[in-house]
Amino acid sequence: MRNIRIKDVAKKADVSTATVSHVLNETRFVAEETKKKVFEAMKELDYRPNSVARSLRSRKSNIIGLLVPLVASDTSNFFFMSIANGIEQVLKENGYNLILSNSGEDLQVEQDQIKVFNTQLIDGLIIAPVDSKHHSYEENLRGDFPTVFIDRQPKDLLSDTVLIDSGVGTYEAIELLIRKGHNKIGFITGPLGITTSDERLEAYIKALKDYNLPYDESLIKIGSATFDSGHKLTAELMKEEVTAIFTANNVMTMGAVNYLQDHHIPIPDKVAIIGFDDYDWLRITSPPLSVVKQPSFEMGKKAVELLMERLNGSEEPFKVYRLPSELVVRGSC
Amino acid sequence: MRNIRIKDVAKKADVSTATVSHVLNETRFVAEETKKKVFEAMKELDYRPNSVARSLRSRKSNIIGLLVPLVASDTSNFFFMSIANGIEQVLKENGYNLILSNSGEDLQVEQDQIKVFNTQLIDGLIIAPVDSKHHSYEENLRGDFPTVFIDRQPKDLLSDTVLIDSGVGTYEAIELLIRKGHNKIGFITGPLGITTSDERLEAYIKALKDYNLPYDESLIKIGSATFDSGHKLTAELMKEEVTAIFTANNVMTMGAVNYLQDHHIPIPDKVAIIGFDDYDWLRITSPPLSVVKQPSFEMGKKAVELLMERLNGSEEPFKVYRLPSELVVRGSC
DNA sequence: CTGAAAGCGCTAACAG
DNA sequence: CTGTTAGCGCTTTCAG
Repeated sequence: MRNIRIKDVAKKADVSTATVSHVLNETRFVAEETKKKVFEAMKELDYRPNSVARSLRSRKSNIIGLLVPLVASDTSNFFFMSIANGIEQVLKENGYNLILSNSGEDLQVEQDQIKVFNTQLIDGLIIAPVDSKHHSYEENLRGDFPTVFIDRQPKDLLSDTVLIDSGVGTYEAIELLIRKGHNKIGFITGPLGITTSDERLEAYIKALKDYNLPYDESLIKIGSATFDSGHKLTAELMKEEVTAIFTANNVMTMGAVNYLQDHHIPIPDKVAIIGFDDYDWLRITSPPLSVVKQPSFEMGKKAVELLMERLNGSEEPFKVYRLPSELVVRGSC
Repeated sequence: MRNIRIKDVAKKADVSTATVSHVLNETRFVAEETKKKVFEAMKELDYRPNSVARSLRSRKSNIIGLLVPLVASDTSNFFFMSIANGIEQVLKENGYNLILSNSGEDLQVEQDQIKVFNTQLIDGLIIAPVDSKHHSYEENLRGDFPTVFIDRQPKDLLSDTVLIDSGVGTYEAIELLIRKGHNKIGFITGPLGITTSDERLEAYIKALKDYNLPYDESLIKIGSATFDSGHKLTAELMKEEVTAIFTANNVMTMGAVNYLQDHHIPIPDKVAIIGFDDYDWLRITSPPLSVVKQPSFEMGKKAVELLMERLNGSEEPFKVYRLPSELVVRGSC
């Protein structure tokens, strides 16, 4: 069954295809009378414009790509999914659709997917880059569409970037722990080298310094961003006799809490803990967990806004935006 | 700057556009020699095929739409996001892209989005329908592309459907509680009328019956699927002096647990509780929560498989697939 | 105020 | 084994 084309509508309404197109897109004046005829014909035939043909001709797909680095572990994804949610919502308001793709933290997959996108498929790209060191972005992002980097900053300023200043919240967290009298505060983090991790560690070090606490490398534990790693590193920290722990990502936070519970170490009486990322379920841990909260939804929103500006022809120099993180105090510290 | 077209490659390689196209798509035999010339030309020009033009001509976009009903509450979304993840992964393996859209549980938004999709934009649709009663799906899904319904079953069998048999896991859960000696078991659920809720309630009732326990309507609490509602209904159940509670969705589970913790009611000593949906973080509640687990990722996978079959021309009658849910026993019962 | 017609980049039928 | 060319459905220029 052949679809109804603009031609069919034109014939039925006894006008030209140009007129139908213009009625459809409100792109030049059409007499009320004529408009009415066209609308009627469209309705009668149940006409639906072919968006692919439209894209080909107008060189605009109204589709935005989103490339995120999800890995299998259930929990690390909530953050990006929340971003995706924010993005989708704002895009829809602007008449755009969202193509979602996952790099799985794999640089090769990521670059391949960028190539797929780079075939007139999308009008713009929002990407949480896998790697901040390599420069393959320059090669593959050939300026065919505007791009916004989120959450992680590539080494060179290649495009607009929206980051969360997780230093702010981290500093607040460490500061609070210090004020509560803790002077041996453990720090658990995933691999360094990505901006988010580095930033959190720096804030930790700065807070210690500002409050004249000694910097002790044995209190800084670096592992993979997994539940098990968080668990294990907590064990190591306990040997160092810390009285407080800060975990720099949500997955490791869970591993840490799990360790403390397994070993019946009372929170916060024996060890205080502050984690990363805020989710509803943190209200039902016991005690409810204090965390540094990242405005994920807002980040998605901001990214879309920047993209829309570029799509509207903005030629401003690239900029980096930082949304503040925030300490949410509950019962674990 | 104009893009490189197939024509440019053809000229450079000194062949026809047809040959280039056939090399690209491996759609007819081309001499090794010629192939090589073409590949070289493509590489030299950094040619990237225009997927929009390709779609227009071949009437195939290689894009699949996914329409889910996310609402603002953080937690209810994990389930669908996990499905989305499964879908994206399998689609990519098949050379497809995923357009993600959100109905927000709003029937109007959902139908509008279907119309947007219904413009040659997608080759297939996977949808978790908002409403199982209305029949607007028939009107808007005009058979232009294959569709797979997931998680919720529309009243009429309109297309292939993948459901999770949450009855299985629910029955197991109630059975376990009964065997542990509970005879006043509360049941908290969101609004009835959607297949998932109904199924869980039925399983609850059946288990009671099978074990000759009285059916007591005052132990069945129906509310909105929110944290607060779960909290409130738990309060009501406590007045009925239940010794065990089953919560039929993840959000209400959290509300329920929160109530019990707030009122220092020991779990499972005073009240046992079994919830719905399994996530990593349930390991760090105290006690770790027992739940009925839904195979969300697998559901996404299955949905894609069905879609691929249809896209490959399968004309089988529509079928409903049910993936089993499963009780995961931890410390809360 | 409206129409005719070119052409976006590609695929595939037809013709050698 | 390869080339020519029509045409997918739409937008938009040019011409009234």
